[in-house]
Amino acid sequence: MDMLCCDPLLTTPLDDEAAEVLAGVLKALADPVRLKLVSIIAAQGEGCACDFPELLGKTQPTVSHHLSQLVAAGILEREQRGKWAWFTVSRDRLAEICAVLC
Amino acid sequence: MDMLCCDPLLTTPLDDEAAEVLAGVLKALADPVRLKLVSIIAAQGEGCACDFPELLGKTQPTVSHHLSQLVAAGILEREQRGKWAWFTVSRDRLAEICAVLC
DNA sequence: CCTACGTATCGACAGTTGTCAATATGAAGT
DNA sequence: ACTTCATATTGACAACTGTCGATACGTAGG
Repeated sequence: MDMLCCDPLLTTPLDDEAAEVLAGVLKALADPVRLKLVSIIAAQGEGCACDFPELLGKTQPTVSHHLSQLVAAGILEREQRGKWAWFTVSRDRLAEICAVLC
Repeated sequence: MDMLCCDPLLTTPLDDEAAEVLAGVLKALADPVRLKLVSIIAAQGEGCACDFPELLGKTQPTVSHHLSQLVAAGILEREQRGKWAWFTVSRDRLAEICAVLC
């Protein structure tokens, strides 16, 4: 996933491309199920995909879809361990987002 | 607009309601046109609705709709001056968002 | 190999969203 | 009051999104 633009949002008008990229990353976060995923994984340090359907009350395909979006946005990182997929939160990515917003 | 939850996203799993509220605010930001609005208004300190259709290449109703969403999310503040509507960015609101994300 | 099981992909569907043209509302000035 | 002009609302439509059931893929262990 691309780095976000480094000029804070508040000092310079965004050009079209930067606006699209930033909107894409924010869209990945802007869903209650995905926010819960991020907060659960962050609180535990890491999390296994196998646990999320029960924790969230969503089906396995739905959870898989949300996890993919978060990984694509660079917010989660995925690691395969045997049959299981484990995820961690990219604090760097979140810090990047904050840096742009403030 | 409600205050955002104060526990950082990364330390405690969000409950359903907090996830909905935070997702709502992020959704308001997660659009390229709205991000450009915020960045333009912030860069100038304030901005008149009358200038945005031309700056953004969108129709007046579309711009009005986006402005409403940003105001509803607490990201912009609106002030009527005669016939014109002027907007400023709520830095407090953005700081709140950052505080939750990091 | 074959099976078992965790995860990803596909197809479908309802609900939401961004957009515009048309119209309504509201505030100043004449 | 009437007109003008900035803004908001309405109605409509295409595009996107979240969700699920069904199915495919992949990785161990027999």
